[in-house]
Amino acid sequence: MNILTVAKKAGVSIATVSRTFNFPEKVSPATRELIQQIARDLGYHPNASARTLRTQRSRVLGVVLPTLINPVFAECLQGIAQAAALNGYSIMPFTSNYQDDEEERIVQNLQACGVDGIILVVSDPASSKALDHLHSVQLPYVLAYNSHTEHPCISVAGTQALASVVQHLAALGHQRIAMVCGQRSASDRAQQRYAGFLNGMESAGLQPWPLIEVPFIKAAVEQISGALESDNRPTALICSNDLLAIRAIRAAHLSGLRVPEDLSVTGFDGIQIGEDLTPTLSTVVQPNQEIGQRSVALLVDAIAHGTMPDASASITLPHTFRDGESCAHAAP
Amino acid sequence: MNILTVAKKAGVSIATVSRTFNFPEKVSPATRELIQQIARDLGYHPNASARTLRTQRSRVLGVVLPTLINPVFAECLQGIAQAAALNGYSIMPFTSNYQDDEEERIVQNLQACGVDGIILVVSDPASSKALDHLHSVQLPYVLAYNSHTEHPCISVAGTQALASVVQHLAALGHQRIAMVCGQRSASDRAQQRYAGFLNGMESAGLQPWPLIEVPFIKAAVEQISGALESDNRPTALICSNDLLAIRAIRAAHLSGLRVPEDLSVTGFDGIQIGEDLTPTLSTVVQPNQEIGQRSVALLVDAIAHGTMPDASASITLPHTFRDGESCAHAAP
DNA sequence: CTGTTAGCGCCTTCAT
DNA sequence: ATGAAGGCGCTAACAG
Repeated sequence: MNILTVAKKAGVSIATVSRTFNFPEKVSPATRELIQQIARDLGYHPNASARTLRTQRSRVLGVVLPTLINPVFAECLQGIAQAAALNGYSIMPFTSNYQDDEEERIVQNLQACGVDGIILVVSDPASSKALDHLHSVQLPYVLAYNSHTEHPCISVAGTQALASVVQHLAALGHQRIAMVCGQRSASDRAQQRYAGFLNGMESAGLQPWPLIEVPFIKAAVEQISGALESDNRPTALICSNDLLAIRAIRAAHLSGLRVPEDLSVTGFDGIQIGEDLTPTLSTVVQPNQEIGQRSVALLVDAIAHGTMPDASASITLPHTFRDGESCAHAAP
Repeated sequence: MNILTVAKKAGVSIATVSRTFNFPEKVSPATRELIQQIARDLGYHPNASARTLRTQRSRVLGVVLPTLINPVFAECLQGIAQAAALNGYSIMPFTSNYQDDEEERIVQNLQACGVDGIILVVSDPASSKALDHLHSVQLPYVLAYNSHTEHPCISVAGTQALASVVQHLAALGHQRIAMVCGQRSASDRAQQRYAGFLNGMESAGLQPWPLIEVPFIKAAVEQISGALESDNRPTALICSNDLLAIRAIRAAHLSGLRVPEDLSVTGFDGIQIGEDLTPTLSTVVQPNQEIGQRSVALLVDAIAHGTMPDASASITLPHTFRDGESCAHAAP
């Protein structure tokens, strides 16, 4: 089932068939409709590979995410998928499991697949080999969630967001506030949020608690419990993401503390499920689907112009603080 | 950067370069290594579209899932992605938002993209236009989560699983047990699970409560609360999926009931986050990533043989019941 | 408005 | 073990 079959059946040349699919207005209405009818009858669709080979454009976007197990990225991918479809693009997603050598491997693979551009979340833009590679081959890309002055990024202001969380907790009377994060050193997001924590604590005139770092997510509950069992424990835990916040709530429970009566907990990401938990999660809400959609928009626009998206086109989307049941006034 | 450039630089014909990539053993070790070295230096990779055009095989698998917001499908996609990569395939995922006309549209689009096969989750295999289309064009496919005797499926025994949940609750002394589900009529999974509920109740000699059907997920909490506020309320709620169970727990909370002391709640799916909630979710655990992996395996195998996966190759994977904190003995 | 034609980059049979 | 050549299906000049 190819263009020639359709052309013969319609008694026209293959060029005319091609035109009806690519520039319908350049074909007389009569023949156009005839060809469309025949194509429909035969179930003909232009062959994507042949098109790509000829035009050098695949209309496919590569996507590199750390994982799909964390709903924040699944939600983002949903946004990417929708926006891509709306723009006539398909997507090819891969997960890097937060490993930068995987990020690079996937990017190379994606390039070999002939994608027109890539949307990625990297561990750290400043040291990413994947981004170096993209530059060296001049393949358009947009970073999601990361933020870096030299790269086009769609993100939220993590530092400010976290400072405002500290302020919120301080206003509730909390003084002993600790931050919980994954591998801070491995992620620019965690770094920025931690900086915001320090800023916020300083502004509030509070002494920052030692950072509770949880390198292995499996042991998160245990480690957080440990930190809660000292006699002079924090009264509030600011977690660098929602998944950690959920585990912090569990850790509190296992340590015999009630949330929020004995301990306030906040997250970061705004995953949808957080609204349905008991207690509902207090968290910094990022527009996850929109981050995906905007990334697509920026990338598609650049591709249409035959250029690389520029760092100056980066967008910082607004975040909000969702004031859930997991935080409350400090006990007197 | 094409095969000719490499061939010239190596002083061989393009055929030899092609062979080194496709049948390395058919090239003398010396020239093979020379060519590989040159290819590496030049950053050459065979052009995927040209390959596809020539061989008529894209090494891409289409994926159709209802949504990525429900972690059960995100986890499955993660499994699909891994297994596909391991087999040298890429994937192209789309979401149908549980709408069967979308399922069909996506499948047609996927076919036009030239995918070698499709993994899909449909609302109801018995009435799916998408499956009809796949048959009519003889495009290999595997159903995930669905189960139907005439289609190749990777799933778990939902009916049995649910019957055993009833048995478990009955053994805990529950007598007033109700089931909560989404749009039962729209999904074969919900139908099967409901059948299991009825079977289980009958075996236990209990009167099944009227089904609590929640057509719009947004209103789930409200509707479930309503069902809990009658004076002769159920003491246990069996939810047809984990997301509903989470909302049921919230509904209980809002109705002033404690889980599990006043109300037991169970889910279905085994999403990973359920283990970290407080209370931990009692649920039927499906091997979500494995469902994805097995789907890929079955599909890739059929593609390799140039055939359609056969319905007789369907696999029913084992499920387990995770006995979490959300259910307990019935109050005396 | 329509037709003819030259590749896009690669794989693969057939020779050598 | 290697080379020559045809063609996969399509788009985009160019010509009419």
